[in-house]
Amino acid sequence: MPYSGVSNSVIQRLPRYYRFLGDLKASGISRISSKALSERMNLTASQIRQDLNCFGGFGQQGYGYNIDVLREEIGHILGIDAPKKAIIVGMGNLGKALAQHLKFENKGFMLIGLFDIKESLIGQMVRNIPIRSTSNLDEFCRDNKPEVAIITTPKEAAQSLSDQLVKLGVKGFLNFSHYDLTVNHPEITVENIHLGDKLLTLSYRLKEND
Amino acid sequence: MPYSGVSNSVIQRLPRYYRFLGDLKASGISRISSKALSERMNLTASQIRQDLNCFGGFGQQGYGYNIDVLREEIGHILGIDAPKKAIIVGMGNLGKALAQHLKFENKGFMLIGLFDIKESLIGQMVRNIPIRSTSNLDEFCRDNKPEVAIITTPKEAAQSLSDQLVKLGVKGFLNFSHYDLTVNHPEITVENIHLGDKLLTLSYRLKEND
DNA sequence: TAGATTGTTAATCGATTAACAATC
DNA sequence: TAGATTGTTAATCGATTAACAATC
Repeated sequence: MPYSGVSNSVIQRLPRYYRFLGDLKASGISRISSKALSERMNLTASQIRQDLNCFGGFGQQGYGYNIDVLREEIGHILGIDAPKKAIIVGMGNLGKALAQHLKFENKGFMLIGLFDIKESLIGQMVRNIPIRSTSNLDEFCRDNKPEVAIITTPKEAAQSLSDQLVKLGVKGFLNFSHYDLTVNHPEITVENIHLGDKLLTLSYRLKEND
Repeated sequence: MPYSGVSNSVIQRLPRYYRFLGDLKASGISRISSKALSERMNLTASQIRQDLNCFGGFGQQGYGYNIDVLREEIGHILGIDAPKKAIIVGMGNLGKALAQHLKFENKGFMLIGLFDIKESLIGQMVRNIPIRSTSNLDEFCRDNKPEVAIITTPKEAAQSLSDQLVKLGVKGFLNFSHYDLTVNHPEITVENIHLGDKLLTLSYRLKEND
C-alpha cells in the first residue's frame, strides 16, 4: 500500500484530474499551472497543489506541471498500468451498456467475461466476448481468476452472487444492485453506484434552485 | 428554497436514508432509534440526528423515529411528491437501461419522452414510450415542457444538445456524457455521473487493500 | 537576473463526534 | 416514575484555503 493515509476526498478527485489532463493532452497543450487548471476545473489552485503533493512533487517552480508527466503519474497512482481481470454479471441493458462503452483498457482493467442467467442472452457476443451462463461462473473463475466483478443484477440475485464470487477469489466489486455488498464482506473493496440516488439529489436541487 | 444552507454532505446522504427507511418499512418494522439505524447504515447516531435536525425534529425522546413518518418527511424534502417531467436523450443500451430500471415514479419524476438520432431506434417502444427522433426535440419540448433531461449521448452530441435543451426550458440534467455541462450553464442544476471515474477509484482501492 | 509558480506550513473553515439536558 | 432517546450545544477532527519562502 504505497500511499496510505491519503484522504477519501483526495482520492475521489484523482479520476477527475486524470480526465482533465487527458483532455488537455488531446488539445495539444504541454504544460499548465495549478492556477490555470484550477480555473478549468472549478477548484482552488491551493487544493490542486495540496492534492498532488500527497503523492509527490510533480511540478516545477516557476513553470507549472508538464501535462504528459502529471497524467502518467496520476494514472500510475490509480493503478492503470496494472491491468486487473474483470467480469460483468448481469447482461441486461445496463451490463451491455457498460461492456460496450466503458473503456476498460484505459482504466486498468481487462474485461474477460460476461454472465447472465437468462437463456436467451447466453451465447450472444458483446465486444467479442460471449455471454456465458451464470451456472458456469465457478468453473470460469477457477480457470481465469478475475479479481473484479461488476454486478448489474437485481437485488435478490446480488446477495448470493457476491458471496459466491468472494469465495472464488474476487477482491473488488462495482455494484449497481440495491444490495449493500459491504454488509457481509467488510474486507472486500466495493464501489457502490446507486443511480436512483442521483435522481433524488437532482430532485432536491431543482426545488432548491427554482 | 425552503431549507437553504444545508450542506452538500447532508443532502447527499438523504437518498440513502430514504432507501434504508424504505427497506425497514418493507420488513415491517415501525420504529427505530438513531443508534439502531446508525448500526445498519455504518454511521454514527450523532450524525443521523444532526442530519435530520437540519430539516426538523422528526423524532421523539425516549422512543426514536417512526419509520413511516420519517420516510415520508425525507421524501417530501427530496421533492418526491412534486413530480417533474423528464426525457432521456440517447437511447442506446444505457438510455434503455435507465428507462427500464430507474423507478422514476417513486423518485419524483414522470418519464414522458425518449429520443435518439439513430433511425433504427426511432419508433421502438420502451416502457410504452416511443423513441422519437432528436429532430423533433424542439416541437416536443414546446408542447410538453419537460423540466429535466437525462443525457446519455456521446460527448460530441452532448454540448449542442444541452445548449438546445436549456433554451427550451430544461432546468436540470442528469449527465452521463463526458461533456462538462456546467461549463456553459452555471445557473442550471446538473448531476454528473462519470461511470469511468468509479472504475478508477476501484482500481486505486484494490491496490491499497491488496 | 526577475518573474512565475511550486511545495509546504499556518490559518480558517466546515463537518463529524461527543456530551448532556430536555422530555417522552 | 425510571429508562430511553431525542434535539442541541460544545469539542474535536479533518479538509480547504491562504500565505510565503524556496527555487526553477
